[in-house]
Amino acid sequence: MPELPEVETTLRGIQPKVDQQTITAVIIRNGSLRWPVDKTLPKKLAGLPVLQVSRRGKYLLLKTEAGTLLIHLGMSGNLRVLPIGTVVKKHDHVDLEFSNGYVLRLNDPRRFGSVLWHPACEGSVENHKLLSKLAPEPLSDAFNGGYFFEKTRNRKVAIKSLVMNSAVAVGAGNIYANESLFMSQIHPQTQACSLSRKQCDVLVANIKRVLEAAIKQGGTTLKDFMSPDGKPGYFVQQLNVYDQGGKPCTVCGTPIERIILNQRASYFCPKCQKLKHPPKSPKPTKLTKKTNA
DNA sequence: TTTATAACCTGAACGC
DNA sequence: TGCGTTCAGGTTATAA
Repeated sequence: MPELPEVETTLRGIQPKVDQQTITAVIIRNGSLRWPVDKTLPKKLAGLPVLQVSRRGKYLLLKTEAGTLLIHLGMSGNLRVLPIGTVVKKHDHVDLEFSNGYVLRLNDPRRFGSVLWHPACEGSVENHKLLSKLAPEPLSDAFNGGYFFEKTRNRKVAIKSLVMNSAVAVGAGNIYANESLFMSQIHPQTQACSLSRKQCDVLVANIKRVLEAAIKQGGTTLKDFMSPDGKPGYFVQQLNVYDQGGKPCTVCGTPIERIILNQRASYFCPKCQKLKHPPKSPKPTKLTKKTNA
């Protein structure tokens, strides 16, 4: 579920209720997330005010004087701000209660999300091993065509894999990688190193454009994404190729094709996104199922 | 160093 | 209706 626009939507939703508020309690109902949740968190966090709520890539960061809490929503995670005492539902794994009477509640059915602690004594949270190798923020000036062109040199992997590689570009998951490649008229299987500087400029501009548009719409709700106030995202109404297999291309009318690339569903228009430089391996799996035709 | 793959886990959708 | 199978929006560790 949550790609960068969904995480940004979550950040904007929780910020007014959480920023500068004092944590009164931490409740861990099920600490078996992607990595075990630190059982001493309740002791570490109780009584501390949240100094800053921010985002780095798809990680939400809650800074306190003792350290920073890193929250990742994984594939099915959801953060809600609710009045303390709200009935607990299935898959509500972690609560942070605040002095203003609200609770920040993590619900994550698949438990691919994570809640991690970075103590202040270990320096800036940017040094955390999960953040230190992340690419520049996609909406910052540092993420530009020149940067991306350099990153694609000598890389024979399919460009879609690189767009989704957090060391090269952060924020674009499967949905937005498919959409930005369609907008750039680049086949997802194109060898990264075959891209020209101009194509890199166009692709980077489209990654930014698609992420900004999705943020404006409150993210994309395919199955279960909800912002902290319980509203769905509306970007799904603007998807050109993702999950549109078999439907006509919005530009030329050619049926959208679906292949499996690096274990992920990839959608493209075979006419608008012609494959000029295919990688030598592996061959993608072309599926006839899930074509929506 | 780069790339591919398995793994983590649950629930919805689908086929029989 | 019920059961079994497949697939899903992310990311890391490991192997080749």
